[in-house]
Amino acid sequence: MTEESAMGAEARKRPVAQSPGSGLKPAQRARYLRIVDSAKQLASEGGYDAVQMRAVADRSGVALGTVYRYFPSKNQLLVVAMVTQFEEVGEYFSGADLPGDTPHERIMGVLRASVSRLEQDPRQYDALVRAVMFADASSAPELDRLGQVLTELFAKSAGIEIVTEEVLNAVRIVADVWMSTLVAWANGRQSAEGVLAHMDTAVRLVFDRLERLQRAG
Amino acid sequence: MTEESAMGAEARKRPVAQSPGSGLKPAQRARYLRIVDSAKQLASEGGYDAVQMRAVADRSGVALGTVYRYFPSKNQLLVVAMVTQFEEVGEYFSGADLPGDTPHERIMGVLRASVSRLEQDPRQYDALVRAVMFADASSAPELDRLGQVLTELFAKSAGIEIVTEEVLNAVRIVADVWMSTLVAWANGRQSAEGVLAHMDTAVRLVFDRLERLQRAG
DNA sequence: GCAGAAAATGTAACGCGTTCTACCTCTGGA
DNA sequence: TCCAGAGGTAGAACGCGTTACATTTTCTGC
Repeated sequence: MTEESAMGAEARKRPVAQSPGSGLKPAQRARYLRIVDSAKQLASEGGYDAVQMRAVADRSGVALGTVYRYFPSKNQLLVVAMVTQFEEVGEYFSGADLPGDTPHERIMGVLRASVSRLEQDPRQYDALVRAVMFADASSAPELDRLGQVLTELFAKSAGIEIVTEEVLNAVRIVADVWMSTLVAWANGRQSAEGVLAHMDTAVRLVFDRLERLQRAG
Repeated sequence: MTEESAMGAEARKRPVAQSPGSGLKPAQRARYLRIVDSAKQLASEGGYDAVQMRAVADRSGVALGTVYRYFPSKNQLLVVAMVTQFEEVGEYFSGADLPGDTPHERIMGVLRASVSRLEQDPRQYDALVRAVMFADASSAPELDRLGQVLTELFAKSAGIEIVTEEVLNAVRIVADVWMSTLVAWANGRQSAEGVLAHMDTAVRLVFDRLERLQRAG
């Protein structure tokens, strides 16, 4: 909806979500980050169920009430964790020019990298993906932020400068397929290779059309 | 992976899931259906949180332990409920020839009908969608069944007789976008019109390509 | 019919997310 | 320097998903 500068190390816009843990004093920001980090660690170790709020509090060296001061629920905490993970991926790929001659190839490069991340820590991503998909309306800002991070990532990987409405729609479709496929991967109905094969089809579909449109227009 | 006949009114294959509550004696089948129905009712009334296992048991006139004999968890119960809802939609559209001259138009007809169903009972579908997306590996059979119902629905609506691998892939992409979009709708990030607009883009994308392929091949 | 198995019942108990309460400890402004 | 209030702490308590169990009811094969 509202346009984005599509990068900007410092976010300072009010209308929509920004990188989490921003307007906090140092000590608070440290606590905030420790809590998110503990959640990720516990997720890595034992998946969604192992992320127990008491355990998060313990590991963060913080009282249970404090966890709830920063995050209104376990699920929102995990959604924030997911956002930070994808932000990391986004930053990782933000500078470099990606190899590959077509948008399709470049996006698939990013996806291959992402899938290998998933495979290194299946429990964690199982927990995060399920939390994101389970999230209710109260997580809407974080979910919007996640969508924004994803679409930016794909749009940038594609190497498309002018992000028209057409491009945005296309990229959103790729992101949707990506999330659905992650769910299938998380609950074991789809292998890592299956994920990549499926995404390959989807990306080809979407960007074939874009190329045609751009050649025509 | 394993191919599907992609229709067949009666499912009788062992490898994957079949319509739920099949191999039960009448009294048991009745209980089973009453439980699923109670869950749907409670979901309609108060969403995911209102589907409380004790309440389901009460309303079904059954002991709590009995609910757990039939369904290993609240979430699986809701997944089954979701499957039955989409089976209903599938049956509704199974006989009739759909209006519309192109696959795109016919599928959009089905989607418009589905969205209006959602709008009539947002709480219920919020609960069901979230349950499906939250499901873990133990619900894999039911989720496969759901995927099968969805792809059959879309393939049939499209009016494509020979379901090639190509067609299957395409339809799966539509189904993926559909599920992701339902999630966005469920947590209030996307309006009903937004859902339809987005699906319109996706369906056009996928079936434009199929038409070209079929004209070419 | 009937013995034994399977299914259903009612109820208690446990675990974890979430809330609440009472108390302590910083921090920043007069 | 002091104090008021936000922020932090410890721990109890509550609700609901889930499990366990003793008992009763309903099937099934003989």
